[in-house]
Formats: sequence, structure tokens, C-alpha cells
Amino acid sequence: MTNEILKTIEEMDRQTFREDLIGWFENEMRDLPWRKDQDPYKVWVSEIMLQQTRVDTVIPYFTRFLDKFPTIEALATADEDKVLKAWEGLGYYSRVRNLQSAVKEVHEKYNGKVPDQPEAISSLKGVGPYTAGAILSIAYGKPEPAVDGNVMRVLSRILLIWEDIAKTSSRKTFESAVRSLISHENPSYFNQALMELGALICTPTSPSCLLCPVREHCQAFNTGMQNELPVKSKKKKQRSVEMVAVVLRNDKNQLLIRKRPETGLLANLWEFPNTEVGLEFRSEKEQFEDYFKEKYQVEATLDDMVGRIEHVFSHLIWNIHVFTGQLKGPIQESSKLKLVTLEEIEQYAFPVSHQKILKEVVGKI
DNA sequence: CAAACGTGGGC
DNA sequence: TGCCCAAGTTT
Repeated sequence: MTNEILKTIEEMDRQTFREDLIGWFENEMRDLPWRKDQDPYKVWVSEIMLQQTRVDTVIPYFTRFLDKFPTIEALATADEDKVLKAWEGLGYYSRVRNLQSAVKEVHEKYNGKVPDQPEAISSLKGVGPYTAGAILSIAYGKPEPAVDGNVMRVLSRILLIWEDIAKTSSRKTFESAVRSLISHENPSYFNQALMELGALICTPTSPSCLLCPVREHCQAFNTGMQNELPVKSKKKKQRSVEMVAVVLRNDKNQLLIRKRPETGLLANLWEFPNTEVGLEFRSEKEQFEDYFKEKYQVEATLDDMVGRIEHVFSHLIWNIHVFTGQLKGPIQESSKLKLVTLEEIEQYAFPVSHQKILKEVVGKI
């Protein structure tokens, strides 16, 4: 933290700032399902779900997830396929695999109680500096910073911090600022209020400064700079990937699906067999009949292309050329390769891209 | 430290 | 349409 920022903080009326902020939060906080109690497990689940994900999106997932896995014990002993199914459509699937792994550790090593020490909780898989601070403050009332994108935006404005919040290194500046601002009387509400303010008032574009409970403390508002902050560098464009996917059906109306590798993109989700291709081969079906013969020792004849799916990820774009086809002979099923009916397929977690494929072809087979 | 890692919504 | 965003973590 620079001397400039330190000076700004020291010149603030910090006690009034805390009271204004927390007082506003007590009146205006949204009624959210993870705010019904302070159960560390529920706080934990909500924080993982909320990573890079909107509140409105999370609400139904949170309710269903807690219904299916109400306790540490329930999640620790659940089948991963069921857990992934409960997460289907939420994205960033390593979040939930890390969560279950960490919950197992808590179940076995901490007798099912979420640790309340920074070092212990930070060592759990998927619990980074933000999530550790959120759980420690919200569930355990400890005065630890929980710096997310909201907090960086809000504090960049209040304290006139010109660091690029897209840089990994910037978080430390904001953590230091929170440590010197945080209410020791109510760290939970202080942290939540900062985030709530960012979500409801101090928004990325056109912040509602006239409704802001702490505008008198805000250096950006006082100097008319609220629209210049935060400084955030652009992310680069996605690269495109051409691929072919095939919905293969046998004479019993079963479809062939496979499990993705246990690391990397969409790890351990299920999908229709597919392969990356060059632009020039995307509609040459004979190539893919050969591919399936080699990869699965299965005889398949493909129909003409039935559709094309574009799916945009944060870092790449899949352009999927979809074929249907018939499976001619038997196939050796395994834990990663299955034949399933249209009814059974609902138990398997698919990425949204492959849900689109199923929807595209389901009327045509 | 930059890149990988999903998805749906807003403008 | 294309770009940005939304309560980040891991490698």
C-alpha cells in the first residue's frame, strides 16, 4: 500500500465510515438463501458457487445443492457423478470437485468441523484468499479481509486507488486497506456490506452515487472521478477451435457417451464422442468413421451433418460440427464409455455445449 | 504472473 | 454482434 493511500485512510473518519456502511447494509441487504444462518458449510458452498457467478444464477443451484447435500458428511460421502450433476450448468467445474475433496478432508481430519484458523482453511482445495476471508469473517466473525471484484471496485473509488485490478498483485493492496478499515465489532457485516454496495450501488458502470451511504467518505465522488475507476486492463480474445461430434445410436436406441479426462477443461463431465479437426476436414464424414473404428474398435456409419453448434467459453470458442450415425456392432462399455437411453442420459452431467448437441439432434433420431 | 477454467445476461 | 461482466483459484 502506498503512502498516498495510507494517508487517505488516516484522514478518513473510519468509525463513521463503518457505521454508515454497516447501517446501510442492515437496512438494505438482500434476502438470500445463504444468509439464513451462519453455518460454515453453507457459507462455504455459497462462496464457491458465487465465484465469478451472478447471485441470480446461484440461488436455485444453492437451494438444490443444499437439499441434496445438506451436511459436510453428505457431501463427503456422495458420488462425484451426482455432485457434478448438481453443478451442471454452473461452470468452472473444478470448483465443485475441489469443494468435495476439501469437504472430505474436513470430514476426516477435522471431525467434520470447518476449521476457523486462516492457515488451516487456506490449505483446503479451492479455498483461496477471498474464500478463506469470507468464511472466517461471515461464519466465524473474524476480522479478515475478503477481497473480491466488488471490494476492489468500491475501494478503488473510495480511496482513489489507481492500480490495475486485473493484475494478480493488486489484491494485496486492497487486503491491506481492508485490514485498516474493517470493523472489529462486526467484520461479517463489514465485508458483506462492501460487496453488497458494489453489487447494488457502486456498480461497474454508472454507479448510483447519490444513493450511496458512504459518498461523503468517497474520494472518487468528491473529485468526480467515479467513472474513471477502477482501472482494469482488457482480457484478450478467445481462440476458435473446430471440432466434430457424433451422436451414435445402436439398434436398441441407446446413445454412446464418454467421460472426459479427470483434468483440464470440463474435467469428468460426460460428452458425445468428438475430436478436434482442421477447417478443411470438418464435413468429411468418412474421416470420422475411421476415427471411431480406430479409437473404439467400433463400426459406425455416419449420416450427413445435422447441425453446427457454437459454444463460447471464457478463453476459447468451440465450433462443433454435429453428425448422427449408427453403431453397427457391439461395443465394450466401461466406467468411461457407456451406452445409455434417452431416459438414462439425464443422470449424467453434460457441459452446456453437449446439452445443445443433444437438443439439436434429439428430434432427428 | 498470465493463462486456464464456464456460463448466461446486459447493453 | 461483440465485449464486458459476476462474491476467484490453480498452475
